[in-house]
Amino acid sequence: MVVQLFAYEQVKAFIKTRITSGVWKPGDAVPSETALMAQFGISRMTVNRALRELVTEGMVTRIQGSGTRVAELHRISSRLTIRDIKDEVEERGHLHASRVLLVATEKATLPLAKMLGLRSGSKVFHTILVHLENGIPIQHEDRYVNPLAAPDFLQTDFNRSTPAHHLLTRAPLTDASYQIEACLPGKEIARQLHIKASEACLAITRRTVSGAHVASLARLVYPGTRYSFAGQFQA
Amino acid sequence: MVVQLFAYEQVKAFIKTRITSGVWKPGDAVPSETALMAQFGISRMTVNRALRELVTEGMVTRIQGSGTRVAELHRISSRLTIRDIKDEVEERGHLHASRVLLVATEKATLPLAKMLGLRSGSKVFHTILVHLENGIPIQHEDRYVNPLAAPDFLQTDFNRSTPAHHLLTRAPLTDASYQIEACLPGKEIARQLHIKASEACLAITRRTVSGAHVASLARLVYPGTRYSFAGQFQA
DNA sequence: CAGTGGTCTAGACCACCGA
DNA sequence: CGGTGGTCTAGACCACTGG
Repeated sequence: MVVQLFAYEQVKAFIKTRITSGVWKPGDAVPSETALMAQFGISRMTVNRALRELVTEGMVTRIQGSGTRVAELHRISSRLTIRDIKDEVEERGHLHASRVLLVATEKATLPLAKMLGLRSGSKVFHTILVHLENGIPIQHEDRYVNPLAAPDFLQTDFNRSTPAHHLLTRAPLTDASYQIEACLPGKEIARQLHIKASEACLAITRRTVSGAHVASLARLVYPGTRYSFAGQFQA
Repeated sequence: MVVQLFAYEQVKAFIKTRITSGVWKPGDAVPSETALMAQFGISRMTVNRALRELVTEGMVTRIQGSGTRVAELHRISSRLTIRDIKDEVEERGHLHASRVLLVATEKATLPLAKMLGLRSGSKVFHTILVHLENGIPIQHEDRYVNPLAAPDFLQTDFNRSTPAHHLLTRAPLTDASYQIEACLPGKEIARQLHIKASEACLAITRRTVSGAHVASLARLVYPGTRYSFAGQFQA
């Protein structure tokens, strides 16, 4: 039960209902700040805040000197967050555990070195683990880490903490890019995840940057039957 | 080349660099609005705007009466946008075409009726098409539409416009939820997409609401080798 | 209680757009 | 040129937190 709407929220609600109900169509002009000031009897700063927030929500577009218009198509978009798998599992009230398959220092092949911003043959850390939710495998994690970004990475006890957690706390994140795709797991990963090699999987490939260094390159594979992303959009 | 940063941008930059460089760690206190006012010699409203924007970007958390702190983990998150496939293809400078496989009016089965908020046996529109990018199949779209939300849906020429476009222009979007998963296509869809039945696919199941009505229920299947989502995150 | 953030005002100056 | 949005100020009142 909403008891009290702030002035800027009232302005937002006023405009939103006119857009979502179809009264104002994409491309139509939205009243100017001056007009809304008068209509609501509030100051311009307050109107301005309402409109700025509508811009970041993708409902309207503004051009200085020209005016405010209803955005062309309401984007179906939402914040997609990629989080530490351990947090995610525990937030569901379930038990998280890992099976550590590899902890090693290797020499980077040329393509890998390029992706990490290193010279071919440089030392890189390599870990492979399987994450379990209540004992059931849900993620296969294959990760390379740049020693310059996280020198003590291999000292972590990966049965207690995750690679992602170590990196997030030691090497503050400045950039990341990811790709989500569907794939088949391959024999080895299928075996570790206890699925058939013919079962479709979701794969996320992620590259993170911390300051001057590329910190990490990871490929996370999820069984298609046990994992999916869900999102919500609200006007 | 940035010549001039606004005051609120300077405050944001000041705080961001301290977070991304690791000087301020997650959980640490950020200076109060009063302190930043004094430090930068600007008004509180300006400081407030900077901090509010950092909240929406997920860099800090604020609690009224308590203070501002560095957010626990920088969420690797980004705006994931699901758009009309035709726009997406044409934005890449490619040619979009559709193959229409079904345009029909059917009686809703009980589970379908429930999802659309209708009575079992009610009339629903049903379309199936395949979207092509430069002649190559990239999406299989199987869609049910609520006649109450878009009465003239079937009048559309789906060779020229897409179902999504018709709906977005006629039935303004108010809510949507979606799920992204990996799956195998099944025989019929595999045949239509010109892929093997054993090839992994990305599937999006989407439910859109327009005002009082559930507007549409769609399942979009993409060949895993020809489609992926990519995202970027920047501190 | 003092300190914090949340909101709001009534002005102001400027950059930009379109006629 | 007038109207628009983009930014900023120096106050104000309030609600909430914590000791």
